[in-house]
Amino acid sequence: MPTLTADRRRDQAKEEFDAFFASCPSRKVLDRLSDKWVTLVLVALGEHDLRYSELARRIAGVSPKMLTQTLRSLERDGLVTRAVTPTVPVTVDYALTDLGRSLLVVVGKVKDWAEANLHQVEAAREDYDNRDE
Amino acid sequence: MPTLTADRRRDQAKEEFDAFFASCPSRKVLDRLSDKWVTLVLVALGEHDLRYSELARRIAGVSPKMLTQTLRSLERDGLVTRAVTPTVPVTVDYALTDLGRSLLVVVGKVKDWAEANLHQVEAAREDYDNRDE
DNA sequence: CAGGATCCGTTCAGATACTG
DNA sequence: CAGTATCTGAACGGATCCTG
Repeated sequence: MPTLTADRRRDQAKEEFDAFFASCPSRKVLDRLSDKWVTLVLVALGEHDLRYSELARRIAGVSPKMLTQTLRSLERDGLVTRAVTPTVPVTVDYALTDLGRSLLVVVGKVKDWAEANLHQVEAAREDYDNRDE
Repeated sequence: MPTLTADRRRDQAKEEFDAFFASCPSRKVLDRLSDKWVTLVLVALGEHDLRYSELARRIAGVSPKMLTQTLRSLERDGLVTRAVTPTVPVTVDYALTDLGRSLLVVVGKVKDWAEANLHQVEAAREDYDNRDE
């Protein structure tokens, strides 16, 4: 085969990989959870339902933009519900769905691992950092 | 209290929050896992130990830079080991530590959830997208 | 109260080229 | 073989201002 296939083959491999990667289910979940605010919202709503402004206060530091964006994507994925009550002014309540609660369990697993192994990781880091220098 | 405290209070709250957030154990783990290549390396090494170039081939699409960066941070955290054999040319073997293997179990939990609930999430998305428009 | 719109700085991944 | 060094563009988060 001529040389032109070398680069082409690599490109093709990468495209296939990207496609696989994008469609990978666990990848999607990981990407969701990795979002800075998602888990915080999940945990906050796990305790009890909250209104928009209550969430904003509870998660101190989140901008309206990010909070809305996060809530919208969670709602879209069927993880939280959004209930508008047409009072004056309007009130909007957010709550976890069953699906959202089940995801919260997974987050709990991660948290358990983190708490159980954090000191090991930090010890490893110190070792590593003191190795040379 | 005078008005200047309003903004100050918010800033302070945010700083405290950021500090809390940065020191949150599960946050650190989530951030690690969210890294695009970390889980892929973990899974690849979970099957069997591999050399640098083998990893690069197995994870098609990763640049040398990213692969090295990922491996270094994993090594630093005590999740993988790096063994240099001074042959000519040198060979470098990477392997999971026990800690790395235990983290792989957590990733497995996420994967399980993803596979079990992916269709629900996608159904929710279709619902949401068809709601208006 | 609950957001939408916009701008802007920083971060970060990837491509490329080079080295022991 | 196993990286390192540098550059650049695209994405993203945050701040700010505005609305029903």
